[in-house]
Amino acid sequence: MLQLTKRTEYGLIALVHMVDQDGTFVSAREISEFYAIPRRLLAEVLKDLCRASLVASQRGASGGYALAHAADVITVGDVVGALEGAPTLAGCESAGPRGPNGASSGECDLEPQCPIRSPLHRLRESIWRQMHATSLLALTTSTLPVVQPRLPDLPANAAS
Amino acid sequence: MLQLTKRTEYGLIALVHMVDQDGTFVSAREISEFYAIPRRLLAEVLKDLCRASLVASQRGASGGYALAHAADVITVGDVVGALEGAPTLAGCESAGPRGPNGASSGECDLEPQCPIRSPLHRLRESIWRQMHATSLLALTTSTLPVVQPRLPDLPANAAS
DNA sequence: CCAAATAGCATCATATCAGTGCCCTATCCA
DNA sequence: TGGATAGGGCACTGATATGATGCTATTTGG
Repeated sequence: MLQLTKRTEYGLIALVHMVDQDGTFVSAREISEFYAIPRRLLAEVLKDLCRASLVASQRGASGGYALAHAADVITVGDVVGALEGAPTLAGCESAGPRGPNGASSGECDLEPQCPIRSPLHRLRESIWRQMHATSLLALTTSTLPVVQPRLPDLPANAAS
Repeated sequence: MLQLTKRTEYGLIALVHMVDQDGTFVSAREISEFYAIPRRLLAEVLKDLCRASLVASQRGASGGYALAHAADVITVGDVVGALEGAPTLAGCESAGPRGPNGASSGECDLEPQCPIRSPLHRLRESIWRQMHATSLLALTTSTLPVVQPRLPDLPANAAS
C-alpha cells in the first residue's frame, strides 16, 4: 500500500521525542501519554528499536529509552528497516540476491519474464536511499531540507 | 507496508506489455496468459486503468486494451495513483489539505502534536515526484536511468 | 446467431497489522 | 526487604486491506 505502518509512525515519533530529551531516559508510558499512543504497542515498537540498536534501554524504576546514536546518524531508513524491513515495491524482488551489476538474480513469480523487475529495483533503491538520507535531526529541524540532493522538479507530463 | 500492491504490479506489467504492442489492442486474456497473471484480477486492474484514462478499451471480439497516451507520458506515479491512490506514508497526512507553503493544515490523530507530520510530507512528495518522473518508456528501456539525478550512495547501516 | 471480450458487481480467503493481556525480570527507593 | 515502576517476551484477538474468483450483462466482429 506504499504507506508506513503505525508501528513505524509511532517509532519515528518516539525517536523524535527522544531527540529533544537529549540523553535522558524517557519511559514508554510518558511518550504514549504525551502523543496518545497505545502503551503496549509503543512498548513493542521501542523493544524492536532496542533490538536494532537504535535506542538504548534502561530497566527498572526511572528507566526508559534514549537514543543509542546521535540524532544526525539515525535515519528514517534505519527505523523503517528495523520495524518493517526493507521495502520491496514489487513481489518480484522479495529476497533475490543482487548481482554486481545491481540486477536481481532472483526469480520473478511471473513467468516467463517480468518486464518491470529491474527498473522497479532502481526506483526502490532510490526511495530507500532517500530514507537513509533523512536523519532524525532533519525530522526535528523542519526548516532544513529532508533530502540533501535536490530532486528534479515535478515533470509537467504528470497526468494524475 | 511501503510496498506496491499486486494490482499495481500487474498494471505496470500490462502497460509495459502494451508499449511493445504499440497501438494494437491487446486482450486481458493474452496478457494474463503471457505473464501468468490471474485473469479476473488483471481485468479489474485494466478496468481501473481505463477509468483513469491511462488505457483505452475496445469491447467485443478482437477487442482489448491499448495505451491511451504515449509511453513517455504515462508514469509510474500515474499508475500508482490510479490503482492505489497517492501514498500517504503516515496516517497524519491522509487527506489534510495543504496550504500554500506546503505544510499540512490537516489535523493529526496524535495529539497534542505530531512532530513528524511535516517532514514526512516532504519525504512523501519526494517519492511521489520520483514516481512521476519514471515513465513507462523508462521502464522498458532498462538501460536508461529511472531517475535523472544521481542520489547519494546507500549508507552501510542499512538493516537487513 | 455465436463467440470473444470488456463492464460491473459481489463474494470469499488470506495476510498483515493494530492493539491488548499476562507474566517475568530488573531497578530504584522508602 | 518489600513495593512500585519500567522494560522483556510471548501469545492472542479483531480489524482491515488485499488477492483472487464467479456470475451476469453488454458490446462487437465474423
